Amino acid sequence: MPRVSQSYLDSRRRQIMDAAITCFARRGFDQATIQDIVAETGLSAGAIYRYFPSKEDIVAAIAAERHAAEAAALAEWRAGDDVAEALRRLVGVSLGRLADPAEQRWRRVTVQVWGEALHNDRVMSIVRGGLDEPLQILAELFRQGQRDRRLPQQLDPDGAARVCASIFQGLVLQQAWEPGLDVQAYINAVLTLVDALAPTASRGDLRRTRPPRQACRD
Amino acid sequence: MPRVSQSYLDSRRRQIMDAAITCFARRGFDQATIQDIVAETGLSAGAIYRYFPSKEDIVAAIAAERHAAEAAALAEWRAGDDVAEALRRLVGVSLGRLADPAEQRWRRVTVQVWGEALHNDRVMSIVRGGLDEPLQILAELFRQGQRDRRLPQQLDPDGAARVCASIFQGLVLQQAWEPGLDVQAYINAVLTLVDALAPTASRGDLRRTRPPRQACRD
Amino acid sequence: MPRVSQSYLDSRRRQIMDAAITCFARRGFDQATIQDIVAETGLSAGAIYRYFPSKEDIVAAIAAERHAAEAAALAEWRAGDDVAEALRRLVGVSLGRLADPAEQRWRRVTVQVWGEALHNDRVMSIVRGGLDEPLQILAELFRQGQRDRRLPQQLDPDGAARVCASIFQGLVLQQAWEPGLDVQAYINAVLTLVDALAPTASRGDLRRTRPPRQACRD
Amino acid sequence: MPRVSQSYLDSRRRQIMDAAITCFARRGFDQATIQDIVAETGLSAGAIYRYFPSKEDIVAAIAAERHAAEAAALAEWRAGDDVAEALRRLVGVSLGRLADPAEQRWRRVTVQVWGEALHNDRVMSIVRGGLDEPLQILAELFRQGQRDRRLPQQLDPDGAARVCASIFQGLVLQQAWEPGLDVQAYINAVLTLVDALAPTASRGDLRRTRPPRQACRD
DNA sequence: AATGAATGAGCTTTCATTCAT
DNA sequence: TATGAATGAAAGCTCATTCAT
Repeated sequence: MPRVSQSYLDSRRRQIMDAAITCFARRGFDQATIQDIVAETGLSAGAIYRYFPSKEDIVAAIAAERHAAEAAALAEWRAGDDVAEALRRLVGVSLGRLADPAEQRWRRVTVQVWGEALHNDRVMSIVRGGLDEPLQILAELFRQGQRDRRLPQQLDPDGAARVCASIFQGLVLQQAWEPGLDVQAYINAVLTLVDALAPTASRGDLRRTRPPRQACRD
Repeated sequence: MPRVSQSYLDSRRRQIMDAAITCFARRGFDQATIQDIVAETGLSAGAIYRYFPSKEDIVAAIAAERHAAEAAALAEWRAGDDVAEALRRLVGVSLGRLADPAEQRWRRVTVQVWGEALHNDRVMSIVRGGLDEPLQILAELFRQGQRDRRLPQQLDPDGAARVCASIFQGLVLQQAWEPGLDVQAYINAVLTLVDALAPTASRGDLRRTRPPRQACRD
Repeated sequence: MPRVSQSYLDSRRRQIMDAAITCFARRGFDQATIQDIVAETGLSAGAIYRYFPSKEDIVAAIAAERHAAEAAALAEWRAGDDVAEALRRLVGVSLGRLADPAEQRWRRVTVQVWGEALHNDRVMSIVRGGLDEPLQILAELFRQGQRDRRLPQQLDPDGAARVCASIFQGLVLQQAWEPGLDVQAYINAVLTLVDALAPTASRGDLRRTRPPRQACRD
Repeated sequence: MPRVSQSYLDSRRRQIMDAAITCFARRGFDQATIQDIVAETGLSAGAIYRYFPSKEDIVAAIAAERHAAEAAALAEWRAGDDVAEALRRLVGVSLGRLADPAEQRWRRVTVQVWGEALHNDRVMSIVRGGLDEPLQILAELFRQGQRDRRLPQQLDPDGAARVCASIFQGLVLQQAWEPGLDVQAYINAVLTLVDALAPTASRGDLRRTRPPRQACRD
């Protein structure tokens, strides 16, 4: 029988996580201290420990939240019939969102999470969980594209899925380092790649004619 | 033990850096302690500090060394006349090297360096120095390819350069997480992308033969 | 244990300073360790650092407190009209206080402070602040005595002020070395000097009776 | 059978002590490091330890040397028949020497020695040895002056001796803090005090007539 | 439920001293 | 003899965590 409402508890937890994200973005997980978070929240050290059993749990909660957000973004995106169109929508969903300057704090924390995962099993399983599912979805998309003769038969679907992940991860990293980076130029380059890989009639009219790529020339 | 040779001094420094890389790969910069490095080297704490003024300097030296190694790999690679050929060689030089399982320690440290750069100006300038030059070289390569009509005119050269960087960074990251990752599949996917972007008659020969994932249905 | 009163905080700070004075008196500033103070207080190392940002700050706080105590003693003393009387009262105020055996700890610390001032600007400014003001007051007293024709005209007021400071400092030093030193003999000698310098009819009454060291041979 | 001459050994020892004095004057005994002395001498750490068994021995040697120098200065001074004249010569010998700006390094080290003596028995016995002998000589001088009726009978000879020591010590201290201090003003003040205590016919002609101090007026 | 003073293990770094060369 | 690289105990200080209030 709680003495305070659940929403009160939730908002405290949210407040702590927000402050922690700010602190972790600023100084990294290890260099940010509980006192930093205390200062950022305006709460007391004791209060923090009422909501999280340890600093590591805050880190894990943040990593998990990030994972959930990405999963939600992906869930929103539906593969659809046309591969090229699906990839273009994916670019919009995943990369377009990164263009938001307000996400800079998140990008910095994400890069920290990557490193943390390497020596923190809990974070690693969160990170891997957040990567493996998209990889499978993407690989399946590429396989479907090949079945539909919309993609080169020699394209390795699993490798290509990982390349897609890299294109996302690299942008996160480069933007974390350089917040002013030209995201649109990056997105355009990716779209050109998609076009090259899966040409469509309704696009590419400005391009010189090229032999259809999907015929097996070997 | 005084008046030792320069090579003796160099080998001690190397010994410390090697031990530090091992420790940092294992636990991250902040969680690895000087005592860990002491245990790993077999030297004393005092000896470490004869070669490096602080733990942070060891981190910086490692980041700088990594940067130098990548700059050397890039210097080895020459853009050459043909864009497609140049890109394929670049894939071999930059990604092929990552396939070496012995590099796993390095990959893990590299990911740590990325995070460290975010709150360590010294490391950041090393990292940025190691990124900006390749980006310019790649962008120029793409511009040249466009002048040669070997690449789509609408390809954004700067964005494309960053995508290349991402393809490298993402593989480093994913391999750090999953050492057994199929690098060849990744490389093949990238080569297929290169083919799609800059088609050649003589393409595909750099792709190693692998068991056909699907029969050629054409 | 939170939300404690200000007096609680003050008493903790006092406790730490007292312990530190004991430790510093025993082993000097540099050889006394934080662990010594921890042992002396019964607090933990962390608790010390809640009240003082560094060991040096404890030293500075102690030097400042000493300075404040002496300034208070001086403020209590008022120069008054008659030079000889004023000097005699000064002797009582400044030297008499030193006779207290409980002050031994303070004398030892004071000597440490003198040395510390030589390579610690913060301590030096405290020490200089505690010396310059008394020197000016004393010099003015001597000048007034000369205007009143109660002191030799050729007496250098500034030099004499410094001699007075020396008479104080030397007693602190010699007592620090030799706690059983005969302070009364010292004071008597100083009073005789004062008499010689500024003769009065009613002098000598402040001198405590002691067994005659030699019969009055006149 | 030494491999090198004694004078070579002596000069090395001298060189180390000079460097140590410089370092100790600069940073104090505890904060000056053996490495500081190594840098100041140009010798190696090992070489230092060939001439002194420990850092503490260097401190002790310096304290002892200082003591010997003061003893020599005192030995040079002979009490003589006339008290007033003897005291005036003493002022010249002991205080006049301090006026030398080159002695600043020594003054700073002396103040450090005072503090060191408080927790270093070896240094304490050197310091006490250097103080007790002069105190006895001075006390005897004052007693002689009283027998000669040249000094007030009520002057406490032991106390007065300590006051003389203070006048010396205080000047050392104040000059250590303030190298530009007006030593001559200080000396003049002391000489005026001596005159007041032991008036002479050949001096004081500018002074107003005062009742002879040596009569027992009580 | 909230506070924040207290804890104390453990961190990085220093430095007097040693001894193989 | 002289060197200076190596040692390692111990220093000052930090900070995640606890718990009396």
